[in-house]
Amino acid sequence: MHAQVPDGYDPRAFEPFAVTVDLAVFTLRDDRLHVLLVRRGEEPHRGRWALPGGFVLPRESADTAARRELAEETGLSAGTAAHLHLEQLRTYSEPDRDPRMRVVSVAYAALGPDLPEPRGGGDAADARWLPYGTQGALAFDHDAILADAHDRVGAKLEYTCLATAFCPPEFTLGELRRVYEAVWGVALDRPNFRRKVLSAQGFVRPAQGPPRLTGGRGKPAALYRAGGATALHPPLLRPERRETTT
Amino acid sequence: MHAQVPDGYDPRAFEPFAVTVDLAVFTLRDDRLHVLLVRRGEEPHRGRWALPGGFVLPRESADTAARRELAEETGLSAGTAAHLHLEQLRTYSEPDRDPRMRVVSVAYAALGPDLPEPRGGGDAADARWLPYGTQGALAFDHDAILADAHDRVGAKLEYTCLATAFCPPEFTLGELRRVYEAVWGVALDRPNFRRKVLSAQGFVRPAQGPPRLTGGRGKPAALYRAGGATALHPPLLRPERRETTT
DNA sequence: TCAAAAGTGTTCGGTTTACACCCATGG
DNA sequence: CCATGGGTGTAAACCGAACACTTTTGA
Repeated sequence: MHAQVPDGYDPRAFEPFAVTVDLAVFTLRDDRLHVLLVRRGEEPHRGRWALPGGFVLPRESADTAARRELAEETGLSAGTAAHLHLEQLRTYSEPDRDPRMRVVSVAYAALGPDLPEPRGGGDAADARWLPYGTQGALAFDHDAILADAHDRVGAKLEYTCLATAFCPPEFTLGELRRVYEAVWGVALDRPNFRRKVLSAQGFVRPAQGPPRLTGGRGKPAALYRAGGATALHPPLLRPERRETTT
Repeated sequence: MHAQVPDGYDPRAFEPFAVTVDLAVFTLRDDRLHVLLVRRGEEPHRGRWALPGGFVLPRESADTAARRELAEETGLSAGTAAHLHLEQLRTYSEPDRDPRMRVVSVAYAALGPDLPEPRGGGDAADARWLPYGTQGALAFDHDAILADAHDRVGAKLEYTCLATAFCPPEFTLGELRRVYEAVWGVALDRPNFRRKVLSAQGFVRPAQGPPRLTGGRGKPAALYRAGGATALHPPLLRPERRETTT
């Protein structure tokens, strides 16, 4: 681009772009994947659910804007929100995606452990956790963004240590397994899951305290913390749909 | 975002954003990975190499702009350029990434078979294919973009059929293997590579013509075409660096 | 004493790896 | 006739899915 910037290029010469961030925030509530949505209070799409988000301010990066919006929309303290996993998805730039003006939106996926019900972070419209799949048609192109985010998260569970981002600082292997099961929508073999997780170096590390805890009934489970690794070797592959040709 | 758009929001109220695309265009020239770069003719970074790119026009999407710039910068016909693989990488939006103004850039990775030397696609500065790794320090944040693009392409070779995008319509398995070797910088076992590729359904399909061809010396190789698949099952994993702990 | 969840062991079968070996062609 | 690259075969090592079994808790 920069190579052929017209020398006297004036960015105000034609209608400017607005740049926003849109957030697909996922969490696990009682073993179901939930997504954070806000109800639109204005036209267009008044009354429809939409992804939270907002404008990128003149002196901040999209990453910074996304982190700021994440804190505002979840109603969490900035310190807590700073710990949530946040990653850029892709940018949506169809000219007519917003009928009011030219808006280019950088989409993000965020995820965290069971988060509290969002308390009005300044905006009037209500914000809620909805079980993923029950949200119906969203405003603008947010259906596509949300689907892309879900695909991305599901794929990254396979070959990264992302799953720990859904868990509290200390967690059991059962909780970790339920992350995979909720996002993928499949049941995993418990013994094999345990072995795979423990053999992948850097994925989890035992919590050093006298680690025991109960999740209701059953034998108390050992507690673990996230290991330092980000990549998962070997990967934890999603069980493949049974092919008819096999 | 849209939920809390101020009702009377005027996008001209503060300094607008410019939105651009930057392209990391890869090709294979005599078994080496090359990148398309343009020499900057103006400040800042006059004389430095940079990624090709340009502004997103008021009525086009970033994808459209990237495709248009790809055709212009490579000097290929629009028809030919339309066949190149193009995919969005991510968006770079640090406030000071361009000292002249606020520029948000959507980065793309593009790749194609051995392409001709770029003929001046309208811009004065020269454009060239440089062997990847020999390009030195690029202008702006283009070092980071190029590195991200290379990482992405290398990773996608593992679990997608992307490698065929580096090949002409009909290609031999040796040519396909050299794509992997050039991008990954490793040598692959020829017999095992062949079996993996042929057993992955939809990756390649035999060219029906009486397929024979010579690549110089040696036995003529059968010709293949890209199969319809985009995902690669099972994946073709990069040989892992030998760990000291093994 | 039973249900539920954690944790361990074992078997079986397919896949991957590291080779050896033959084939066809140009110099 | 040799070097070069294409193509086939194979045995050992490895890995993963499936499932039996024990342990420890709450009800």
